[in-house]
Parts: sequence; C-alpha cells; structure tokens
Amino acid sequence: MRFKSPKGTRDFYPDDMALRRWIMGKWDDVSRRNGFVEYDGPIFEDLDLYRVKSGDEIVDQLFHFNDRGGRELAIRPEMTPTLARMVAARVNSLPKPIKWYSQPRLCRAERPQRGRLREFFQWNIDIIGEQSELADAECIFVLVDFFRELGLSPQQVEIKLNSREIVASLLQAAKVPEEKQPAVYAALDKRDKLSAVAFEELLAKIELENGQKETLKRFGEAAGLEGLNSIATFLRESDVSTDGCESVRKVIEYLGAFGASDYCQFDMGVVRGLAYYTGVVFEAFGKGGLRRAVGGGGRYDQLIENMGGPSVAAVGFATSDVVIADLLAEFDKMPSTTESIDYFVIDADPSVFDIVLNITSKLREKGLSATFSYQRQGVGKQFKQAASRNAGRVVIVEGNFDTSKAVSVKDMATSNQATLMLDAFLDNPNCKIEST
RNA sequence: GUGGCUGUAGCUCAACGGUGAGAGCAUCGCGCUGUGAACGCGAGGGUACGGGUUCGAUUCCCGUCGGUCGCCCCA
Repeated sequence: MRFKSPKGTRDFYPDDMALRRWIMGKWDDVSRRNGFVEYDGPIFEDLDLYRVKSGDEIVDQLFHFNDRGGRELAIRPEMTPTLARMVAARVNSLPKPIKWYSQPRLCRAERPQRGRLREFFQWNIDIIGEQSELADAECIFVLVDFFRELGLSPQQVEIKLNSREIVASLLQAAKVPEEKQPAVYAALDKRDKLSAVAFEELLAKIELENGQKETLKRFGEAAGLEGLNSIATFLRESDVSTDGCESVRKVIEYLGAFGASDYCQFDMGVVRGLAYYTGVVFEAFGKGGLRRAVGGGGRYDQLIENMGGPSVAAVGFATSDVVIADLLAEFDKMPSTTESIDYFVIDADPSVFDIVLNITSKLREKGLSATFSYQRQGVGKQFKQAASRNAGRVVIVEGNFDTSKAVSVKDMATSNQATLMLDAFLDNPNCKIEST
C-alpha cells in the first residue's frame, strides 16, 4: 500500500516550502509596512460559528467532526468568523482603527481545481472600526503594494471595484422586484466571464421585463470613470440615491493620492457572491491567459453585529498562496529560492576531521550556517559537495593542522583563497579574503 | 456533490495490442589522494491501484484513486 497526499492537499518539499515561505514573507512585509499587525486563532472552531455566518449549507463545504464530548467542531474554512469573534471579545479595549492581518492555513471540502485546493494559505487584511472610504482605499492600496512588490505591473494585474450600493440603486431605478435581485447580482457578477449572448440568456432566464433587461445590459458593462458617471447620471434622473457612486469616487480619489490608481478601475462587473458585503467591493484579476480572480474583498459593515458582536464597520480582503503562485508562474516572476550555506568545512586529510567538526560548531555558535561532508573523501569531492550546497566559503583544514594551526579559506564567488591562523579566522569569520 | 478530458522514472517526454518499457534532466558511484566546470563510464528508479477482454495489455473495456476543465459553490 502506497499512500499519497490526500485529494487537494500538497506536500511541501524543500523547494516548494521555500516558495511558500517567500510568498508568506511578502505578505508579512507588505502588511507590516502598511501598518497592520498579525493575529491568529485556532485551526478549528465550533461548527456553529460558521453556521451563524453562512447558514446550514456551509456544513457540507467544510471538514467537521465531533470531539469525544460530542462538540461539533470544524476545521476553519475562512478567517472572518474567527476575526469577528476575537474583535467582539475585546472591541472596547482595542484602539481604532483595528488594522490586522493573518495568514491562516484553511481547509475546505471542495472539489479541487487549479487555484483552488482543499488546503491552502490565505492572506487576510482587515480594517475594523472605520467607516470612511479611506479604509476601503487603504485595503486596496495594500493589494497594489503587494502586486508591486511581486513585480507585477498594471498590464499584468488589475483591480476592479464597485459598490453594492450602486448595484442596489441600479436595481431600484430599474424597478427589479426584490425576489429577483439575488439572481441579478449573480448574473452581473458573472458578466465578465460570459459572452454578450450568454449574458443575455442568463438575463432571459430571470424573466425580467424588457426595460429592466435594457437597463442591465446598458450598465452591466459600465467601467471606468465614464461608466461611473453615466450610472450616476442615470440614477439621479431616476431619483435614486447616488451614495454608492460617491463612495467609489472617493475611494478612487484616495487611490490617486496613494499613487495607486494605475491598477484600479470602477467596474460594474464585480459584485461578489457573498450576501454580507454592504458597500465597496473589489476583486483583483490576472490579465494573462488565465484571467482568473486572484483576490478580493469589500466592506462588510453588518457582519460582525449579525454574528452577535457589536455594530462595527469593517472592510477587508483575502488572497491565497495558490493563486499567487499561479500568477507568479504565468508572468515569469517566480523567485529563485535556492538554499545556500555560509560555510562548508572540509578536511585535507581524514586525520584532522575532528577539527572540521570543531570549526563547524564554532561557526554555528556565531550564528553562521556551516556544514561538512559526511564522507571522508578527497578534497575535490568535498569541493563538489560544497558547490552543490551553494556554500559561500570553504574552509580547508590543512593536513598539517596539528603543527600549523592554520586553515585555508576560499571565497567561492571570487575564488580568492587565503591561509589564516584558525584563531584569527574564528575571531572574524567574515573577514575579507584576498588571494595570497 | 455532478459531467468531460487525463494518468508511463523525482521532472519533461517516447514506446503499432507483440523481445527484457526507453531518452534527456535530476540523484548516486567511478574516472579524480589538494580545489568547484565540462566530459566520459556506470548504477538506482517507472506503466497510479484493482478487475476484465486477449495467446499476449503501457496500449482496449470497467471500477477506484489522483490531476485537470466546466457546473454547483466560491467564505
């Protein structure tokens, strides 16, 4: 019987692990320089925590189990419920705005596809306790900052933003009956992925009146400032609130001041499936062949209260290591993550091998990485090992070490090599090596 | 959960239903008892799993498992 990793999970061999660390390191760097602090919670929670947010249907989509006391528990499929729980518990003592980030390992009982596994790491950025559009804009800026950090240009990734309020106003102006609104939200959200014909078929299925369909077709593709203006004009003429348009306009203005507007654009095609979004919503897309969403978020001002917490404004986004890795691969931005070691210590003669171990341990004590060959073999073979481990320097313990107390140190990059007294070398292992 | 496509070595790929399933890269050993390369020689390692058809199956069929594309969903 030979086992493999379960469906939708990954083994992280050292090369894979290096990439994962690299991506998560970028998440750390970008979060911190944007003023976010890290939090985490348990990897499993009460199943009810997710039921409260998403209803019973969610239960089939996550991994759950009972403990020996009969408690219903679930491996976390998302971070927001945990965040809401933690914020609710201390909301009065936390300085506002709360700017927190997390990089949880999550599990979902889904059918795996590219970019979508059963176990993955997610980057969550949230700003809680701030209702101004400044918070929406800053979240989006963090995403832009991250893309720039990865070396991805506005030609390669874009962020589309919209507001749930605009969609609601538009449906109000078009007099779409309330029971048909969820289907219309879903149709608008899919519009970018569909052809014009398929979009029309979808609208036909909802059985809207012709006027309503015309309005949706007319504005469903609205994008950019012109699109935003045309919708605002239409809403004003229809005597319906334009607050959503104003929100988006403000966010775009702030993004301009942040110097990030080259990545961002209003787009009516982003609605997001989740019912709990209340205001600005946004989604990032790769503009290569895959054209998939690579992250998204929005404002969820009611959610924490609905989950039994205090009434507090919130906005955030998430993206996963899986889609980020795909994005990097697509645009040839994969980092080189070769492991290297500071020192490789070799013996010129097996009789001085104990000195090799001694020097290795002293280098390690100084915080330098150092290793050696497990086999007693020729200098040439040991050098090959040093090279294959990407050693920065090689220390050669001379065969006559007992009398000379000297070692040769070779800088592998410059090929410079010098013979030094061991004590002097250990006092300053990183001293400059000049050929003698 | 559901439908299509797919599965050969660690990776990328060969092999008409017919000898003992090959190659490149990677790994290990040797050439190479005082310096990394290149090269040469050699070794290890595989038909995802289980059935069926057949004289004979990597090849055809069924099931399971995995991957992938779409649907559902997308927190």
